[in-house]
Amino acid sequence: MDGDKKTAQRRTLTRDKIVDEAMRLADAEGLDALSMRRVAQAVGVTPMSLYNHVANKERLIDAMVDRVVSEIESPDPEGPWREMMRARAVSMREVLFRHHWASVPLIGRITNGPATLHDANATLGCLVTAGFTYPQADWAKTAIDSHVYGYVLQEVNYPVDPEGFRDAAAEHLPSIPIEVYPFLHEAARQIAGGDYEGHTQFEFGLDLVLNGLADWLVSES
Amino acid sequence: MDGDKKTAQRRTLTRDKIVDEAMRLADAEGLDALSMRRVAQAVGVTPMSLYNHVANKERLIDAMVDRVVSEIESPDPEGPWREMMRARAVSMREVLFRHHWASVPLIGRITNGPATLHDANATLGCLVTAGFTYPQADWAKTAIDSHVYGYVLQEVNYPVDPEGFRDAAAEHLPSIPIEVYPFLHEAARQIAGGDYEGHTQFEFGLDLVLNGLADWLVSES
DNA sequence: TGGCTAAATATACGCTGTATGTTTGTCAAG
DNA sequence: CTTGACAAACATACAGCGTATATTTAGCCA
Repeated sequence: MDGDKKTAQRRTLTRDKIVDEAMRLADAEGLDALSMRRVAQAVGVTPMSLYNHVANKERLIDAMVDRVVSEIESPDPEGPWREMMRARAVSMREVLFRHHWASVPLIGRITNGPATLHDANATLGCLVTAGFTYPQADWAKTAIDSHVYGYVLQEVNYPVDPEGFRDAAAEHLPSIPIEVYPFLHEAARQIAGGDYEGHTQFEFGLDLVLNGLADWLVSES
Repeated sequence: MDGDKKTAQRRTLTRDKIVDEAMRLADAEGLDALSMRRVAQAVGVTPMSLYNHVANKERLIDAMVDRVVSEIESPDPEGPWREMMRARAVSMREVLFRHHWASVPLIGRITNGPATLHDANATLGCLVTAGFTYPQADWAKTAIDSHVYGYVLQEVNYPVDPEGFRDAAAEHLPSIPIEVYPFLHEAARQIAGGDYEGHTQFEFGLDLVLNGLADWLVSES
């Protein structure tokens, strides 16, 4: 029985399974809760066994990040650039929100995983095909990515669902003295009163960038 | 002598001094290298002494982040909104770049430090005074902040100085097979060849956002 | 069947944040 | 001038971390 179990577990540990379980753990409890020991336990193995399949924790996180990037809907280089960029950005936002731990390590290191390279290539390709020069395409991609990254990072830490948004504002309101922070106080008051919601802000900011890029493309050509 | 030294050190430890030294450490070696033990050593004290002035490590980082935010040039609520927003964004970018460790904890937690509240109040106030409604001001601030945060986070991890940018591209070029990633390969080739540089991209993307906001303001009024 | 190899394991080291309990310097009141 | 209270610095200890190193084990091929 013990022997059988051990036999059954033998050879069944793979890099993919480790990444799977690590992502499940990070999705559920965040990156801080991700330890090699807990990952090992989740896949039913001793901590050091992981190191037969992953160089170290950093490289494990790299693999997790590239897995996340692979979920992003990359553009078709031949497609219409604006729709493609928009779809990619919306997809990125959704994916990065689903894996709320991923944004920081994605931006915070230079990842050369295949999914990351594929996405960068497809994005630049689409822009170049549409008439942007390579430098312009690079600038455009940077501007779009900046918006997505920055927005998602803000989004991850503040509640975006309407009622959570309102409740948070109502909760913080007492700690914002009106004499010192009159504008901030009023903003929180209006939010707490349900006067507006925040969850379409992403596409608002995105279209600001895309509109600007569209104008730039025609003015430069 | 020993007694004198101890006497001299008595009562001289303050919260500000701890934050000072912690920031120096983080600036020099990054957040990962920041441990309570090293901070204690830097201020010349036993690790546990820090806890008389700081609740725990998280709150210490909160204090460090608020100190960073206090270096940002906040807008004057009465000033012209576009210039004010532009100056604030440029200042944020410079400050966050100088303290390269600060962006993640700044965005990654809900900070209620006085500097953070002051900045949010001044920014919203300036926009509201300029004619934006509160919801509009909130959207505008979110869009601007998204760009700054996202850009800085990308900037911190890639070399932005022209020669470093070129060198990095040249170094990565061999690991980007032209058959698989043709566009990315060509982009890296052009960068490595010095055909363009990246360090004015920030203001390019920022103006995209600001132009869009300006159009929006006149179209809605 | 008997080695060879790769994968799983056991042990151990130096590091982390911080709970807990003790000592010590300082200042106010008697 | 002394004494008692209080806060701040200290010492010790614990559980957890990543992972270097050495060892055992299981599966395959000759």
